[in-house]
Amino acid sequence: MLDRDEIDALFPSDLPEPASWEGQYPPRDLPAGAMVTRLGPSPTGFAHLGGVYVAMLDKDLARQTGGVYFVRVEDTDTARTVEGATAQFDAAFSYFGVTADETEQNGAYGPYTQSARERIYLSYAREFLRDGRAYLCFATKEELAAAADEQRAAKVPTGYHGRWALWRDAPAERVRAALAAGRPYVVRFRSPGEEAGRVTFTDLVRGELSADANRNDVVILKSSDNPTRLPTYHFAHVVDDHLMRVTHVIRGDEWLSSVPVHLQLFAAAGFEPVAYAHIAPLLKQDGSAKRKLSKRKDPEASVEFFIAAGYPAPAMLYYLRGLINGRLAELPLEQALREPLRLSEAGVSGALVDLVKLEDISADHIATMASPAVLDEVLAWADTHDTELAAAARAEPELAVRALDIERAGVDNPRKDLRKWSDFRPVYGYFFTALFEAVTDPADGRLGGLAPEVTRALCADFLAGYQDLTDGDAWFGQIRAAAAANGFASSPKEYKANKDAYPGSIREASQVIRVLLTGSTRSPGLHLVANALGEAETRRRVGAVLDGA
RNA sequence: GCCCCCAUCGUCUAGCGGCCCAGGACGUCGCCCUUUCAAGGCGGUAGCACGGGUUCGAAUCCCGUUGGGGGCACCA
Repeated sequence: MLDRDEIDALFPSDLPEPASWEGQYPPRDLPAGAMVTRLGPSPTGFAHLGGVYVAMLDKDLARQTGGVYFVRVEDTDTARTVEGATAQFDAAFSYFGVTADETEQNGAYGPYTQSARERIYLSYAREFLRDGRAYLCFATKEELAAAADEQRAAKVPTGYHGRWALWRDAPAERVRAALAAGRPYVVRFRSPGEEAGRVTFTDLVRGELSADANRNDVVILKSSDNPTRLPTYHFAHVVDDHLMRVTHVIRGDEWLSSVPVHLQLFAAAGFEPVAYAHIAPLLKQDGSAKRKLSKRKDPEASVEFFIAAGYPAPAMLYYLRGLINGRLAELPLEQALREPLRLSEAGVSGALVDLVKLEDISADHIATMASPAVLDEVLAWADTHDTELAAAARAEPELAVRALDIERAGVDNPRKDLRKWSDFRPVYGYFFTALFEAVTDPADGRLGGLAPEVTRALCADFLAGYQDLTDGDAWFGQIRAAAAANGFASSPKEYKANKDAYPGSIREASQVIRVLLTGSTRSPGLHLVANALGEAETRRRVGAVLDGA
């Protein structure tokens, strides 16, 4: 082992002792049982849905118990760090309301970015080194790869242990020589090794768990080659969560097999370990198989996907909460959003993200909103995702509300035609003059293939005595009259029985008016559309096909 | 190769030894309503992965098999 002086010489001379950090970050003054949670996103420029999922749990648990939730940016992998990713991350997460309680601005436990905590990690690494809880390792990539190959061939667990732990017991002379030669090194944790046996621990989601104790001398400080000496996830987790006084670590279950390492690290540092809850990942159906939602392959892995499509945050939150606690999926949205989330009720197997189900929930949710509220949300979304729509709707706000009111205001079962804000344009866009394109060609395919002169005569008759009646039956009577005058059958059945006798039925006649009114083959009740549009506009649209005749 | 986790309808799940020849929701299918669409009403479809135990009795407990997921990085 190196002398203390030699070890200290590897670190900045003004580096504080651990006791100083302990003093700077005292235990939090919180009520008994308060949970302090954190999310550790990597600033890769990609906000994963799974992050929102965990953040929701983190924040809810903290809120329930009078605790604190914060975000700690885990940027110890400089190669993956993307400029501006943190701001992007904040914007995405605030859409869902999962914002940190404690930040750089109001928190006393920062910095909240790992790269800014370098000196803290160094203090603890130096301390580990001084009494042999850690040691310097100069092994090369090639040596490590060779060891792994050998281990696989020998059917022995891979890793830096046993006779493959090249520098674990290296004589001080060798270490000095390597240092003198300027060879880069990493700092490795000296694990309890072969005799550690098995460990048992409690996971708040899965209960009692056991595994082989860690015997791998994991790296805790990355290569001395780097301009900044950053820790690995394992070491940062232990040091940060202790100093930031985190009580509960909620993370994806891909971390489950690292718990033995983390527990050893907590013990070696003399820290009280955190409580763990490992939750199942969000899955995706891929052919007949299921796999983790993939950032590369699945657009819906990105939070941005949902924001761009305009899924309302409450619907997303409701869906996600139901995935964590099935009990909440049975409750009405408002109530489910208020109910506490419980780790013990979290599923252990991993749920498939079901966009169809999400849309069903979302449509139900939007159906409960009043038209002005829907319009506000649509406009807020459109302002950044569809400016043409935003302008068109802002130009005719009363029309927009009248359109949304159709089969929504004052009915028992409101229309569920909007599942996300981006649905507004295809469903309601035609109401707005800026977005509507009049149908002027009587031979237009959407009109149903009637002879042009029949279409024109039908429209001319319809318009001749047209009144903007509000009674549905009376209004529709105007189509009936025009249809009858032009030889249309009064019912589809009648038409079907003798197709040669009629140009079509009332169904075909209605469709002509529908298409002229909306440009679409689908719309709500025609009289409602006409009423919302007003008499002048109705006449203009239906009459467009007569122009130039 | 080694280690860990998981396993009820297509999906999310209820079920924690008898109330279950398994309940709900979404989907799907059919019918009704109907001038199109959406909605709505009614009805149907479909599951305890497999094999051994334990027990009077198992979806529920145990063991094994199979299948799926994850880890074994100077990535988190």
